[in-house]
Amino acid sequence: MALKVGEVAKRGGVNLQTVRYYEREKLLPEAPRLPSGYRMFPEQTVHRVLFIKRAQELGFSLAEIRDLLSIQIDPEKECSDVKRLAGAKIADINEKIRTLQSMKRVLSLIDNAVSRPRAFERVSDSREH
Amino acid sequence: MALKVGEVAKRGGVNLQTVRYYEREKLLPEAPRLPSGYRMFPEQTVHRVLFIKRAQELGFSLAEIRDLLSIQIDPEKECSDVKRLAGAKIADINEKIRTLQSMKRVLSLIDNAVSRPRAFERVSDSREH
DNA sequence: CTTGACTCTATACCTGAGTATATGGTTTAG
DNA sequence: CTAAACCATATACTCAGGTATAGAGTCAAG
Repeated sequence: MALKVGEVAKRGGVNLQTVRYYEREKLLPEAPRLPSGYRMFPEQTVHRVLFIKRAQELGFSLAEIRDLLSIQIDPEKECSDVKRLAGAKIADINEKIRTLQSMKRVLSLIDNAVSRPRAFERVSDSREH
Repeated sequence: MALKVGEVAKRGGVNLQTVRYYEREKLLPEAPRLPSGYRMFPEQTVHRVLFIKRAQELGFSLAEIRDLLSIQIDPEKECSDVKRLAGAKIADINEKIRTLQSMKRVLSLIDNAVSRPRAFERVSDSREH
């Protein structure tokens, strides 16, 4: 059950051009073509697009997302590479989670006790040496 | 102990132009000036800059960051507004944390058990309806 | 009292991540 | 068989978020 580009775009909630752009940028594997030249995407491409969009909302650049995806995709990659990459990304993610949690703590304070001065400074400070 | 723009930039780890840009974009309060026209920033501006940078890494746009900061800053704002805004941002943040946690679960699986197919699709799916 | 390191504004430029448009071929429902 | 709805490429444009540069003024150490 392969999908044409428009269907992928619709289900992925992105522009048609964006799907082609992602393919060009190697975020999606090159789709096989019909004799006419039409791309026929495997259905899981939709999930891939959704994944890209979520990762972007979390502040990953397309280059970083390509990395994340390569952990899954690349059959050439040595296991040790995969482990290293996965480990690095897990560390990134933990860092992001930690920062989000401290932002949340600050916002909750504000939410409960409007308005504690200088609270934000503590968030930005939390990792300084 | 006020700081000149270059010092803020250095301590905040950003370009000099960026500090001025943030001021123009209302992410930093307008700095008072010396008679010469030199900006003199209060020291906490550095923390503000660090906060902006961290929030960006978490996928907040400058416009969203302005919102986050306004929770702290704006003395005109009604308490109920503050609560609403803080509540909304907490919800955003929870969502981001949830997504990061599911990405992390997937990466940990890979890290321990290289390489489970279709894992990423589950991440992108996790919030669909 | 000068010189090197700073600051100012204005303007132009850059990169990442798309979006839009023009021109033309393909598919499909009636 | 034909018109509407797709798809293809190529090229140009947009917008956010900076960066760089030019031309001129200021400050501070020797």
